[in-house]
Amino acid sequence: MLRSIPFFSKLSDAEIESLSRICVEKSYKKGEFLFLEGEEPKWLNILLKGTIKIYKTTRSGKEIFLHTMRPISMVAELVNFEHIAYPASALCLTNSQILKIDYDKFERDFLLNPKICFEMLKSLSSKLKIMNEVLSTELTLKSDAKVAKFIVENSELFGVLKQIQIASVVNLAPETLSRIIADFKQKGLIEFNDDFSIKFVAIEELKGLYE
Amino acid sequence: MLRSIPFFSKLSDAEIESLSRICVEKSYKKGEFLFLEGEEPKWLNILLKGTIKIYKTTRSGKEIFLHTMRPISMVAELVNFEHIAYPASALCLTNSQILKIDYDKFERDFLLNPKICFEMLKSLSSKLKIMNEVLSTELTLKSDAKVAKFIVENSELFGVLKQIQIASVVNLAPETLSRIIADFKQKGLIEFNDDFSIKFVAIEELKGLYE
DNA sequence: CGGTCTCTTGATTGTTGTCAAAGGCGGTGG
DNA sequence: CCACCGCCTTTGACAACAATCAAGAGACCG
Repeated sequence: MLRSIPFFSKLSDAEIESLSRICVEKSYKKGEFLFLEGEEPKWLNILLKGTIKIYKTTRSGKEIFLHTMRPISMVAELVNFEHIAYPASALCLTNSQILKIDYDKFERDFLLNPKICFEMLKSLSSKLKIMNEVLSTELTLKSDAKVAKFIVENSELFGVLKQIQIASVVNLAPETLSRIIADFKQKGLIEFNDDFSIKFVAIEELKGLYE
Repeated sequence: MLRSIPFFSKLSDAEIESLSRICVEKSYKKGEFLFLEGEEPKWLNILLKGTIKIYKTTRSGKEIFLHTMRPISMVAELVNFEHIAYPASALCLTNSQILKIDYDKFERDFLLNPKICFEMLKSLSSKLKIMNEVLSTELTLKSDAKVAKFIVENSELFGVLKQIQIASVVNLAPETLSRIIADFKQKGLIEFNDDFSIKFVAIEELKGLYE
């Protein structure tokens, strides 16, 4: 069971046994929070099943979508490692299964293990890469560029997600998204089928808006 | 010499010797770039002396300040580890001394070394923490809140930095900063001495603007 | 056939950047 | 010592961008 988790696949039987003694598995229902912005972490969470949305909240109550997590991933291990409060909230978009590890004991017994340490390194590195991308798109792109980027990179999601959901992913008001899409349509940069799935995209022109 | 760098302090004589064969030291003058956004990395850079400013550039040419780096730190090791292009530019604010390590060889010979791996982990973790803070302030705070935060956390810099420099650090137009400071003064939240250093700050009120 | 949700469209507002002009301040050189 | 120059700051007017508010149209579901 634990052995099937990539982070731990290289551990010895004795280590797996030891690890199993400091962790529990827990189910979360769709709509439940794994943690809230500002909370102090106690467990190192590993997402085994389900989808989780990570987002921040502004003072005025607006959500800022950061990214979704899919199995199998450590969730916000930064806060454990740095002993800080969660900088964002984690909401289960589907029923989810979480492995919760007592972090203090994990740090003491496993973090210096080279295999574990390297896996943590990989995980943190990919998070930092994601943060960089979020930061780039949110700070350097205008709304139309953000939409262009989303279309180029996620065209298959049109017709699957509602516009209101896409708007939340690209952190725009639904009205703004609607206007930008109308504008792209009018300029012939994009065409839709009857079911709102995409029929044609002028990829290069759209890329030109953000690259 | 290499031994005095915290990342490598625990290495054996043989390892230090081996490391010394894959790295060179290089001086950079104030105003020179260590790397530019979009470049492909070849070296793992370690800042030994000097101060370096990391910033992004928007499509319209505006700079977005991310943070400054002080010795001794790895610089943008993420790009080496992830084999991606630099997501930001690095400008030397003073004359600087950089240790440049051939990353491919470093990865092969040293990255699996537990001590090195753990040091990388710590470094990446602190970067991720910084990114999170940048992301929070830039995405969730309004201009006045950003200025309030800066005043509370860096009051000693008033009178040292010019307003135009502070404006660049908090990513605001100098005019906007000037107006916000005038507003705070008018509301009695802050008072200055003749030399522009701070005489009084209503810390709690200012905190209330961003916490 | 309500009723609810989504999408669209127009009008308006809030926030911040940009442009322009004027004043201050310090340094330099005659 | 003073005139001048350049940079910084301040202030006002304005523009750009996107959120919000409001209203109506359309789609889907019970």
